[in-house]
Amino acid sequence: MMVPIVGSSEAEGSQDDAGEAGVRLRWRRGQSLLLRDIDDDTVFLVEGGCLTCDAPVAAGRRHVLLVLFPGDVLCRRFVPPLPDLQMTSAASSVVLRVRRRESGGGKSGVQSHVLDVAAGAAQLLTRSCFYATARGRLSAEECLATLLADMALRLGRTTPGGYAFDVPLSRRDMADYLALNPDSLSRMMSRFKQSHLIVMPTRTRAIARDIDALIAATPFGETLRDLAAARGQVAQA
Amino acid sequence: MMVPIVGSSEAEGSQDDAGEAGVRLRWRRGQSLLLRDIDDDTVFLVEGGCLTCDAPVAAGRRHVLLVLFPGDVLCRRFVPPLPDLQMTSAASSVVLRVRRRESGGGKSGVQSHVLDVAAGAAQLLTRSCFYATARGRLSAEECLATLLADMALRLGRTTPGGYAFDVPLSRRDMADYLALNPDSLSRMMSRFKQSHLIVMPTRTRAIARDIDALIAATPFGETLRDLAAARGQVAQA
DNA sequence: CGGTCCATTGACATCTTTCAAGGCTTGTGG
DNA sequence: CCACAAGCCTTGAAAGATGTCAATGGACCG
Repeated sequence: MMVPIVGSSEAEGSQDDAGEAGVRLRWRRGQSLLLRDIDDDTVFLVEGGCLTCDAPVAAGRRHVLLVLFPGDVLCRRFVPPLPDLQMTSAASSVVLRVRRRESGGGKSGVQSHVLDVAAGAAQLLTRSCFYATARGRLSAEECLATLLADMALRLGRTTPGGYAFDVPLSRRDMADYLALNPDSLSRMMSRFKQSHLIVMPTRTRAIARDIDALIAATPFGETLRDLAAARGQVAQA
Repeated sequence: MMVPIVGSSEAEGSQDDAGEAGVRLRWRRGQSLLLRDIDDDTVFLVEGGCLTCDAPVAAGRRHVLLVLFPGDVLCRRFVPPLPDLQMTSAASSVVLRVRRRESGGGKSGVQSHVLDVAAGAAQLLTRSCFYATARGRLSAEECLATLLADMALRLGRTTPGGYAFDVPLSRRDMADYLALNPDSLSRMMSRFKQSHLIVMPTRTRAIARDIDALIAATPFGETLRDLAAARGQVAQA
């Protein structure tokens, strides 16, 4: 499904006033917003779904700088001034747009938002460094295992059939995030499926019969567990 | 020169009390500090030199997650909990160690430090994303040109012979940062020297006869200029 | 002045990308 | 409800880029 993009490809999803807190935006997959003209004081808080922060690089190539999950915060200042940098909805998403200076109004309101933004930047920085290390020093297959294990720990839960989780990113999104090309990534996914590491009943749904095996498929499995624990999540096999 | 590492390879450079502001550490090239046991409230402010935040990955491999320049700020929370993650002095460096809660004491002191740390995180995040994009979607040669142009804009100045700048990172540091291997990187450096893009009178010193040509060697040249301008630096050819 | 790192270079192996074709999903309209 | 169209995904073979291994040379410190 291709969402028609109007004008400067600005996202035009439905929105409603969330009162003092800002404006709540509802985007469908594929809708995007150019960050070029976003104010430095505008803060986006992801409430649901999954988004990417991405930019076109050279001819026909794209790079996903960040993948945003619920709870993540994004400001214009967090990302480099690359041309045509945008925020794109990878799946149906809900985003709260807040203006930093306006938020709260009272003293405690401002203070808490300053802290939120700082913590959000630290969290994204941690993740950015983590994936940079994975991309740089792991094989493509280990790299993909890292991403799958990360999504499993974030979005999954135990079911009778195994540890089930959504895969909100398309093959192309994953490839652009891991700096691979979609063809290579597809081959690796096939290999994982052949080795029964994961099963994919649909294109956006995955089941790991043995979550520990999936986590063990990446050299950074323990680090992923630590990060999940820091978020207050625990993976029980 | 190999610096003797004691105990848990903790850096033991000279230090002096910088009063209320914290402790000033002076490190020589190669000295390092394990981040594992660093308190979450400890903040490092780089005053001079150049450091890396790096971690060993698998057998004999290392990755440089961040390169820190004067003005940069680092907290434990900024980086993922990889085993044996450390801060290493790439050149002689001066680092101010501050405890966040202690600093200032007065209300304004705390507030200003909160803001510093937030801005520092945003700045490092910007750089991390930028280099992730470069590594992912640029050729190895463009990637190296990006790093050299970045260092030139940060550390260089116009001289009679051209635009001269220090290269505080060793070949291996650069390779580990760009996710290349030192051999490949060395070959590319040789190619740059052959094409007269840069001249290196010593191992740690470079001169670009034409800084614009160096900046034009990377597709992200304009973005580097924008970032330099945001730091208040201007490159005059 | 010798030991240690660090840097350079060549030949070869390997992994990933590229290009192209075909099948599968999903949404749309008759 | 079915047929169609547009993306998205999958797969193969060949090409290209970077990595690996090994040997040599050079710089710096004690």
